[in-house]
Amino acid sequence: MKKIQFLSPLKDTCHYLDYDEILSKSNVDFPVVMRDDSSDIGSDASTQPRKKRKRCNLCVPCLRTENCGTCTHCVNRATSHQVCKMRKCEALKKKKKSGGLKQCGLMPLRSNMSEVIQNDVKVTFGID
DNA sequence: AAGAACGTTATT
DNA sequence: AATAACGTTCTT
Ligand SMILES: [Zn+2]
Ligand SMILES: [Zn+2]
Repeated sequence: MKKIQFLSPLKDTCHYLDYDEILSKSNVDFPVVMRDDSSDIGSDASTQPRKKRKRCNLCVPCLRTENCGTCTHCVNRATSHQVCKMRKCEALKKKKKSGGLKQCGLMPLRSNMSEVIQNDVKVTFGID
């Protein structure tokens, strides 16, 4: 059974998660991979159905479980149609990559999550 | 440019 | 059908 270890930014404790479990909880793959899909068949933006990105489920805001209740999005939920500002996924805050290279891998979402230990080999990924 | 409103897609 | 919330447009 393949496992990976990471430090939760919300708790100071170390968690072991099954590789498949973290994949199922996340909307990204592992490890970080960039590829250019602009020449894939059916990748023409005009004919493609509008794709809605999903939150990553791994960043600090995604890990929160409670609405703050005081931000403008919470207060004006009916008109805002937006998730609580404290719960907004870090990945979705960045504007969607439009064409060319796009990330299809698990990103290190916080500095203390950027070190991943797999098979006793510590791997540190580049970006925060 | 930033925030609000809106239209719409995705989930249950 | 009801709810959640992304992406676009409008407003400031
Ligand atoms: Zn809030
Ligand atoms: Zn996230």
